[in-house]
Amino acid sequence: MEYKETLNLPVTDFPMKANLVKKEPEVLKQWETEDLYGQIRKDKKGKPKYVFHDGPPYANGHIHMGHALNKLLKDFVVKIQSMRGYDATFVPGWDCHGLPIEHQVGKEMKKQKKDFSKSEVRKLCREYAAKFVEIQKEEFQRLGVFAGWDKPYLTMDYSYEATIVREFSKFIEQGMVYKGLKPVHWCTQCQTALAEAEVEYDNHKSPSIYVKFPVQSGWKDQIKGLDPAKTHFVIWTTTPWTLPANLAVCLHPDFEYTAVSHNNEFWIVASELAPGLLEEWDIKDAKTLEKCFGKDLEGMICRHPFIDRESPVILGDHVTLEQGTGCVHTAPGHGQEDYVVGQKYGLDTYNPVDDIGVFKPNVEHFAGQFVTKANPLIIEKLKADGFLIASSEVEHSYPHCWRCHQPIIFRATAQWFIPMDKDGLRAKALEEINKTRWVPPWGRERIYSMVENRPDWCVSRQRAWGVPITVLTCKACEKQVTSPEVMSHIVKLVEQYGADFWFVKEAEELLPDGYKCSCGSTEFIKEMDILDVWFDSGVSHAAVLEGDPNMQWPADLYLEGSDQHRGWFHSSLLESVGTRSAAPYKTVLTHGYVVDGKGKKMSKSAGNVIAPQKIIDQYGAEILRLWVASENYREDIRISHEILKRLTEAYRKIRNTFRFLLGNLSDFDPKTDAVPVDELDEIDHYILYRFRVVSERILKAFDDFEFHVFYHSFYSFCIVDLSAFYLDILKDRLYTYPKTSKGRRSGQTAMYELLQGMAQLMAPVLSFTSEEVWSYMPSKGNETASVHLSSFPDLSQVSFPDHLVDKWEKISQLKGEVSKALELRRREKVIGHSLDARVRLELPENLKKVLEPEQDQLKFIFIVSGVEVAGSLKDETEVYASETMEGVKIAVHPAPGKKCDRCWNYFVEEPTPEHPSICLRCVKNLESAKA
RNA sequence: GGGCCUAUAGCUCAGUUGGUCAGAGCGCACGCCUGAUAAGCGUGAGGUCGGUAGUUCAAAUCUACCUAGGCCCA
Repeated sequence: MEYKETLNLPVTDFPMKANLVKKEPEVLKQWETEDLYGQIRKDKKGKPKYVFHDGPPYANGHIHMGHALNKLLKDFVVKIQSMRGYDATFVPGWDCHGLPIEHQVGKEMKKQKKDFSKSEVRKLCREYAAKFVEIQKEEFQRLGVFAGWDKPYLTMDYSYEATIVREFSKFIEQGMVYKGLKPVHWCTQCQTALAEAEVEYDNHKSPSIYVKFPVQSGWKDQIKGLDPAKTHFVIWTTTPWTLPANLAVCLHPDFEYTAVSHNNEFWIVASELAPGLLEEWDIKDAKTLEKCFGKDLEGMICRHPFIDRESPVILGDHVTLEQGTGCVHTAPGHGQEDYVVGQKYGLDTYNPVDDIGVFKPNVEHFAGQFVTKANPLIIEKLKADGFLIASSEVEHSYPHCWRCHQPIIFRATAQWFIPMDKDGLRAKALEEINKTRWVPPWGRERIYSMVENRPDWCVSRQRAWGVPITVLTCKACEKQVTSPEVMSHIVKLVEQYGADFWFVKEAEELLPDGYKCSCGSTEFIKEMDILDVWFDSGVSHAAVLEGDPNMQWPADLYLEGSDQHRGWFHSSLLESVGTRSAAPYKTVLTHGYVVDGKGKKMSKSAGNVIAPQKIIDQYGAEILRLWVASENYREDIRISHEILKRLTEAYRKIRNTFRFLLGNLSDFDPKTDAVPVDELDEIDHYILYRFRVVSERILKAFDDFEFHVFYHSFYSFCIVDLSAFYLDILKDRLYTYPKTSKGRRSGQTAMYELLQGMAQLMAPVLSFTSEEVWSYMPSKGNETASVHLSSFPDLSQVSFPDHLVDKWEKISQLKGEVSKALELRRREKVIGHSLDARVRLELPENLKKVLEPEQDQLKFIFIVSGVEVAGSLKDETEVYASETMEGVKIAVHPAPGKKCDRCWNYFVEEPTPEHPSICLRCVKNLESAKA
């Protein structure tokens, strides 16, 4: 027992238990006190820039797993580029305007039962957003993300709002903004447009009518034997009041249509629906005639049943057979799908209904009637004129206003648009998509088809919380003010007072002194709509990249979830192409969504939501970071209790590896004790070579944004190369050799290189632990104060000749075979510890040639008490023949002699009288340690 | 309903242009050690590569369809 005292066992204060939950806040505090991020920024000044541009999360609610995933990936990228030697700034941002915040604030106001002015609403929204910016900021910081948290960009900053106005002005000046009509949800009670989120669906009773549209012209005998004069298309609707706005009848191109003959008339409906309809109409004597496809009927012209107007037959894929007749009454001014198909056919977005839901004066028959009041009148008229087939009532889910709970209508209103095909915006955007690197590559396909097919960009919203559409129109001549002087005047005002002033000032006060319209008028009308928030965030490249000396336009990288192909990637592209004729990014990286352990999306109702806060409180942010690194984020990524448990175990293994390295370096001074590389023991040299290979793989993975490759390579290096191989073998030398012996120092030199290099390699991911390790690391005197101020290890000078690589790979493989042979004998209780054994090997010629000279070393590598490379094992009774290494045979015997009390190897030599229980090697080591 | 994407052992991942018995680490089981000790080492058992049908001498790898799931639309 006393010999244990003569060993050099590991000593370290580096705790085995991380206690991350407690430790992390301390580290964060330290980083903050030292302004580590600021130091990194200063340190990299003048280095080539790597421009990452942060997409702004919405300043509403606490962060969820998706936020955490996103910001951590960004943090990895920025830290990696920084340690790669680039000047990589991280300016975080928040998206602050928009409906969800206004909606939340609206709920609060509703409780107070008081009317708020637009300015008051805007003020409350600003406060609300500011509050959540602070909350989310803290939550992001807690994750260990390094960024300029004290100077983020907020889309509601006055300067940012000014950028929005400035950028929008560029569109106005180029004539790239036009006013058009588009159907929106409209509450006639509140006289306001509603967003989808403000619409609540509730049951509602509506009329249900079938109406005939007589064929007027274009009949070409598509269905044989019909008399065009007596042929009708039959439509179904639950909103008779939209009939005055009917401009077309829409069929599905691929459905079959048929004519049913009844009372000497022919009614065209979808074949599949015909029997059911006849039953519903209680018509028994009808005959079903021939069929044709919807596409055969395109271009026919019907006559409107009560207005002198043509109603062409058009085609659309939105037509279904679930309800109705397969012939869809189409009023582009009253429905989204109708609008879209109407655009395709060049139909008007005709809306005959005014703000309070009353038909405009020029509407035949029904002028002045409120829409729902007009329903029975319309039905009556249809009946009287013989165009009504059937009428009943139906109860169905119908949209209602979230404020007044009245049923709402769909109605085309004036909106502002950016045209996709004017000045080749779409074409240029598509071109830029092709010039951008999309990771993964399918991102290109996705955004390309979206941009290719999207309608004009509707940029106006009838809301309060946002940046105004700064359009002024002359009261006299109705000309839009597009003068650059006016525009820059307004931009200056926004910079100074924020966008709010637009809403409180009169139109004339918004113009430079003495401004007159070209017609001479001095009276103007200001637009009260605000801009789509996608425009807000779409100009972030202009607000953040330009003018900041730390940044550069365009960005090297945008990194967001896959939903942003429709969102930020998209709006940023259009904005940038519209104003700068180029994409604002060179590379766009997308990640998937966080789903639960079974691959299902997280939702409150499913009860499978895991909050980042909970993981941090239970495991620590480091585990969350490791999770992000471990998963292949290009697909949806899973999180579950089991996954976290596995990661915690992996973390512990990594941590313990460091603890072991630190423990065995407690007496090592790299300044004086390091052994030159070419004098290292061969295995020490070999492990550094292995580390070089692994670190090169990791750096490559970092460059390719493949963090899970880092995780797997790093982790298995710890387990396979270090723990199970190198460190296990090294123990004998570390523990039993004299402290200052060259053999021990050689091992320590390798360990020191591993310790430092590994801490650096993992710093972007395991930012907390690497820092902790760094603070325990023996000092060379020239280390940076923080691991995050250092660079990745440069192992280029570690060269190891191919034949030695080959030799060590064979040794390593052979060690595995010896283990198997040992295990067999262990099961037979012949041996316990591997040192109880002596091993005899029969090797094929090629192996024998390489390994025979190493015979004396092999016992230390296999951790047995003796190895004999024998010519043949024919004399052995029990031989293990390798299955994976041809010709390799292994025999295991109990080691002869006695077990050394100090190094536990068996020895046969005669011991010395002073130390009768230990081997001569230990005696020698003891003596030279004394000297 | 449409566009894009995903589906390899309990978990996380590898599997180049189709061609040796589908791999790794973890976990699990069993064992060893007690000088990394709420640690360390070893051995082993786990997969008809989501399903079906094709193409091919040959498919986890190509095609079609289906199922489950995700994002975005409608």
